[in-house]
Amino acid sequence: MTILRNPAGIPDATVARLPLYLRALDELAQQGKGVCSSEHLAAAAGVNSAIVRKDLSHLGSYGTRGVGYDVAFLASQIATVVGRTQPWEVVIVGAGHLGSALAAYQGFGARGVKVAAVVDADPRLIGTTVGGHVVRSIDELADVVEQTGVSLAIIATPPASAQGVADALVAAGIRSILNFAPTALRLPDDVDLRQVDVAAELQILGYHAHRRAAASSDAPAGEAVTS
Amino acid sequence: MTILRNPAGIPDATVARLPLYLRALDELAQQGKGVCSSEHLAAAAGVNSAIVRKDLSHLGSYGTRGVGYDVAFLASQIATVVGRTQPWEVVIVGAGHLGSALAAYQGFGARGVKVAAVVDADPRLIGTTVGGHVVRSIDELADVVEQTGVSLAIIATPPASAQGVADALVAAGIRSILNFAPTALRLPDDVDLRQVDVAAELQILGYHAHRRAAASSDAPAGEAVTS
DNA sequence: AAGAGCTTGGGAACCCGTTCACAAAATCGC
DNA sequence: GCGATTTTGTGAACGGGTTCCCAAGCTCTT
Repeated sequence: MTILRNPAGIPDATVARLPLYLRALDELAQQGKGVCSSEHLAAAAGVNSAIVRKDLSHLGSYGTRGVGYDVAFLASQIATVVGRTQPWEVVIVGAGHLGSALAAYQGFGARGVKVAAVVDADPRLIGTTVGGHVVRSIDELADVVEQTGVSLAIIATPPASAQGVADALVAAGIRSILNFAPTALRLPDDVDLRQVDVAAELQILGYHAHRRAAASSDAPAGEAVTS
Repeated sequence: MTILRNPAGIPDATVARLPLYLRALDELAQQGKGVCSSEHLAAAAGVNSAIVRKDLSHLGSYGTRGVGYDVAFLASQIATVVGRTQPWEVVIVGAGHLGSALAAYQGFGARGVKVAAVVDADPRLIGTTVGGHVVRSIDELADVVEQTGVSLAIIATPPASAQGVADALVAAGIRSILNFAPTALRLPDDVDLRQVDVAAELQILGYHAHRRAAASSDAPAGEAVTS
């Protein structure tokens, strides 16, 4: 009984939450829960229940009114939709602090991600082992991609090298890139790029902290002009 | 000449892009550019120019028609708005692979972030040095916060410990948390939380890769039913 | 078997953010 | 000076996402 209705047309915002549901469902399954309500799943995923129901309705009608969702079945359905039926192989470019940390990260396995290779440009790092992977030269990128069949790449290099790395990845056939380097990459339209910028995240938090502080000390007015 | 009009009411989406503009402006300044158009800034930040103008208009009128924006002045204005006039001090909780990588990250300084302390629960890690910081016990968290005056925290622990750490941070007075642990944290409403989930990012990329693959091999139709 | 109590699915309203398009304002060339 | 050119700032249209709300449908109790 596997029904996939309209596998296209899932809104981006929903797609971005599917991994959260998947993680939450795994958690609930481990707790021995066989079924769960949208309310329950929402709490576990950290969103509200209306959005859970709306999101899941985009995949099809997998719930039972008055009861909830079958945890194992729903998990397998979402896994099918996101293509997590077999692990996604990923190549990490950059074996510095961050690249090493990612290569050694134990949490990937359970989430359907498998680090297939680590490459770097620094001759001093090539041949060393990080997280159980021997670092290979970035010049072998095309070979590595072909041999391992990876389809996802993580860029964990200094910003100055990121564009060059991205170009090499695209040339090697990679179409999906997760970029940790704080740089705007220029890529062909058919390449899917996601960006993680830790310093930017902290600045966003800083803005709100700043506003909180200003609001509590100053008068909570709206206009401040200094000339 | 410092004009801050309506420092409140900046849309969240705009706030999230201000750090990108700041980084882009720093880059342009280093290239010796004194002024830049919205088009130029947009390219450097990786967004489109209409949104740059709209965003900047929320801060006030800092551009000159027919000319563009003064790079240094605009940078200082944005820095003031996000509260980056002095570095944000941050405490990193968790001295594992990821925590160490963040502690050693060289890119924070230029972005107005300063790692003030690193703490961990593991006795074997306490006293060791990561990224120039001696790891202190998580039990000293309240002291550390008081002594250093940090206002931002990064959680880089296993998911199982994250909620406990978050509670301790809140108890110590922290109101802004960046969480790398893949868990939904339950926090008071006045605490600002941002989440980074690398595995989830990869799964999102995986979904699109999956769809691409299906679209190019299968007939590019919309309905697939298996019973 | 029928009523009470849950919980899903989804229509509809609402809100926020992006894009479009253009008037206003500045510079440049002549 | 003055027209041509550039570029900002912003109103208006558009689109997508979230929230509200409730009928439909399931289970459980009596």
